[in-house]
Amino acid sequence: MVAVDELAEKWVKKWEEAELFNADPRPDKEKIFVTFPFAYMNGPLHVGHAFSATRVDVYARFKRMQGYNVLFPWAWHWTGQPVVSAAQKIREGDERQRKIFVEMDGVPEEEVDRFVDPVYLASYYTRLNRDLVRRIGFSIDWRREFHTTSHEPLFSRFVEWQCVKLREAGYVVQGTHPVAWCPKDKSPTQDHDRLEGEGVSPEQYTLVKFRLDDATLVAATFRPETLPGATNVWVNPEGTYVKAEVDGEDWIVSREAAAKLSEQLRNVTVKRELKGSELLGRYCKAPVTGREVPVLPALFVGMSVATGVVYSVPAHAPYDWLALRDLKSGDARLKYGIPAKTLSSVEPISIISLPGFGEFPAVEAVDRLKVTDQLDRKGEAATKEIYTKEFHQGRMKQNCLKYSGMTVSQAKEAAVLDLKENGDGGSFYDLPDAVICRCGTRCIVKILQGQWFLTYNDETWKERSLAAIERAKVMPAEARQWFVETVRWLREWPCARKTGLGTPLPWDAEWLVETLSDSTIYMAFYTIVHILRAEGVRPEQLTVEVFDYVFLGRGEAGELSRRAGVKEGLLGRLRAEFLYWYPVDLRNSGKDLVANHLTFFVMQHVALFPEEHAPRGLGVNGMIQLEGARMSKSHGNFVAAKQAVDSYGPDATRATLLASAEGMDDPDWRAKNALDMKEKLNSMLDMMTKFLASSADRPEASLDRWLLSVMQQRIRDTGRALEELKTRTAFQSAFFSTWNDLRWYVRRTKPRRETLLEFFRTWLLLLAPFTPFVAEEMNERLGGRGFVSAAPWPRDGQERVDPRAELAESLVQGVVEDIKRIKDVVRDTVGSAEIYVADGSMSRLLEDVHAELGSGKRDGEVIREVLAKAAQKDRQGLAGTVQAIIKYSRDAGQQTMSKIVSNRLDEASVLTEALEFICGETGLSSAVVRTEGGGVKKGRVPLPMKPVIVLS
RNA sequence: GCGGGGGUCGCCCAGCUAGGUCAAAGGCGUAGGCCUGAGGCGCCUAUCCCGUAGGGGUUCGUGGGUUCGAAUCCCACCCCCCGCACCA
Repeated sequence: MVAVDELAEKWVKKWEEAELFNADPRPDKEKIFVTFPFAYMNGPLHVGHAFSATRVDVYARFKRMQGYNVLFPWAWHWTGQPVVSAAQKIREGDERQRKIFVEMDGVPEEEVDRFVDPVYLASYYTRLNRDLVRRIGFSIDWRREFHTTSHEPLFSRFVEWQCVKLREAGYVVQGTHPVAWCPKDKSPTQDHDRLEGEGVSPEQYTLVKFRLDDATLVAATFRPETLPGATNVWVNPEGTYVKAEVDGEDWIVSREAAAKLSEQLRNVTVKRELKGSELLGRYCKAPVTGREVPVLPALFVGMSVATGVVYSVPAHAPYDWLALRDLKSGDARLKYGIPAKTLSSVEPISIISLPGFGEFPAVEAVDRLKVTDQLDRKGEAATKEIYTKEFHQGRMKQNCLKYSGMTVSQAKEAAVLDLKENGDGGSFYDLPDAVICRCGTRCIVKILQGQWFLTYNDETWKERSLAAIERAKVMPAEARQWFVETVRWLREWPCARKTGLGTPLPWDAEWLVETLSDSTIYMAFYTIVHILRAEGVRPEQLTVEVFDYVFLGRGEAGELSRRAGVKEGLLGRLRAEFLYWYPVDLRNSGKDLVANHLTFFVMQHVALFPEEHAPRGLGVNGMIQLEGARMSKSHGNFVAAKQAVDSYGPDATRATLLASAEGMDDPDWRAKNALDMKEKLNSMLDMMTKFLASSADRPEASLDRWLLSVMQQRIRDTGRALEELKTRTAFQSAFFSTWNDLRWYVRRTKPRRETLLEFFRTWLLLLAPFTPFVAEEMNERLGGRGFVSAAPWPRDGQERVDPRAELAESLVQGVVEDIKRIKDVVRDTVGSAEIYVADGSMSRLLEDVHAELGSGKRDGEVIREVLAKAAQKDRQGLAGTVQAIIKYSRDAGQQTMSKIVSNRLDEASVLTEALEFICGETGLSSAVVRTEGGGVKKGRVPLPMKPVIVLS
């Protein structure tokens, strides 16, 4: 007996020998083109990849069985920094990185040694993962496989074309951009490269120049609109400041700030250092108001935050108020030699009116939150509260010069512009929290120059993209709004970087196209890559014009053929192949890619291709959990797809994942579930053999019709769910529900061979998209020819639906349940049952009631109407019965009632045939079915499908 | 803060965009039984509370409302998860 997990190699080989999944254009067949976003090759594919991709494969297999010509290609992503960084770390002897490769990924030591070469690293994982993708049974056309970057020159040419086209369309611009930057590594520090400060990104401050006679104190603020309320400037008396020439002016800022400024496109020459205390008591001139304000000491001023210089607005900034209060009440004034007169002149100036607050919102917030002093952390909360409220609801008072009457947000905007225009301000970026690079260095903000951007913020582009999303099918539907919001929210995207692997920008080769930009329209490349290879097309032949012809139908083939040295017929073939497969019918991935990759995918198609080539289907699923916890390699919580397939086999791996979740819910991979699934699948083949062996050849009975009848419902449910990519619902219907049907069948009757055969033949077809190996094996054992993977999807045969057989089974089930419940309640031992079924008059009554209810009448009316039809002499006592029928009808529901009414069941004979079964199920020793006299006992009336049962 | 998605019977989760057929599917767990040399698998039964007749009571985040009738519709509130970028 072949164990289920040993089937894999057998069938993969057969599929490959038959070239079952190689898809070529077929004019006689409709096509379906499905894709899974290529995975990044710095490690093994994990069960999360397996989940998302299995959904694609299930859909592909389903559609193939439905008769579509299905293309499911595969490729590998090499573009970007991580592979290069990892190789770098191995070169440097980084133990942590080596450990991940050896312990988590199971890479042999001698292979890891070779990982010093990033290309080797990427190809190693490509090899490893290709093997997994084959073994898990994805129905891939491998002729079209490729990887990215300049190490795949054909693909690189394609990306160049893409870039040129985007630039021609005006979607590429060059500009500057602030990033978190490690001064030691001299590179941007991404989230995953950080020891500390995940999610922290540069924030923009406004610089405000307070002029001393010999220099300028440069304060930084988020609230330039509060300048009219500035009363003084704070410095940290213990802090180290510098006097530095910045773009030709003498500035005084913290020592750290001077270093930061030099990375933000400013010319900085430090002249000398000074202590904060040296500045105390001096007066400087505030911009906007021209007011002379003193420099005072404050300990809350952080030297590593912004410029280390803060201007004070005690009326509206809690920390300023706290520092001022501390200074006035403590002995700091004397310590730093601040003249009493200087301090006494500093009082809060109210400049913003805020509903619900008085003159000085900062003071009120401090009092209410009971903030003790400027070093109390509660000051943060007060600041946040006042900042937010004033921003949204505040209005500038009449003492605010030209800003008077503006809302706070208007004033803020105006103030920034004014400061810049007058030379009194500027902008400055800083990180709101500490960011520490993996190398241990504290990061700063650097403004990168010459960065290339894609203008995803372009309004026209956005509108067209929204229209494309509108037209696309999004599964699940809840994800649609997310796409819409993402398009609305997108800004410019830096589409190139200077390190890592990739394709150089065709017009500026020191930049490499980054990963989220070379992954957006490559599905078009799938349509032609195998032909390019087979025909020996050289990269240099793939000019922009050639791609223009193939993908956009531009140019004239004959002329182009001469110029590019590509055969004219070949050009036509490439064009035809592209036109056949495009657009993409389904692209599915985890929800983490909605706000970037998947939306970029849509937008770039919109930008580069005609409308009819925009994606048709977008699938999104949840993020894999492992035993209920988030997957994380660094925490050692990781399951490679290969591990899963090795342990449980491909079918169980697929099935476990599919059964785990759908929609945007997160699937949870649990080893226990996988083991259960493996054993269930194993026993399935045994079960089939066993049942068939014990089956009989006999005429078809009601139960046989029942089994095949409910099977039609399973077929319908599975198909419907798959159309919506509801893979969990579909699998549940195809596997668990069907299994339960079979259980009932074999329990109720000795299986009939013909029925079983038909059932199993259909069942394996239903299972084929989910667990293809078991399905193929079942088919083979049943003597089926060819491949289940290429067999037609079962149609739900209406002629197989037998409502009477279904009603008969629910009658039997109902009677068994009722007897059990009664037995539970009466503690006396009972041994026999009398079952009274409804007579013909009751059916007619039910019919009448059903008709009346169907027309939407109230209970009372129904009773009147039905009674009116009855003969005068029968009306007596009928009201109660009708009422019972009404209640019963309402409980059963319209649909069920229609079925009951239109399929009159001979209940007596159904139950008589089932008596032995009923006794066996309920533990009764005998039972009889009666057609008369049931109404007498306890006022109960036998209703259709609801006989009266008397136990004794 | 902004945006997206959710809160269901021990757990996971279906149903909720077409209100009654919902005490509420399915899987898991738990308990008992069959099978087995013993396991595992498989199979059967039970699993909100109460009930000496198939019934009743109370449930679907919280509080209101609409309706003959609401897990499903409306309003308010509370709580949880995920994104917020230059990176795969």
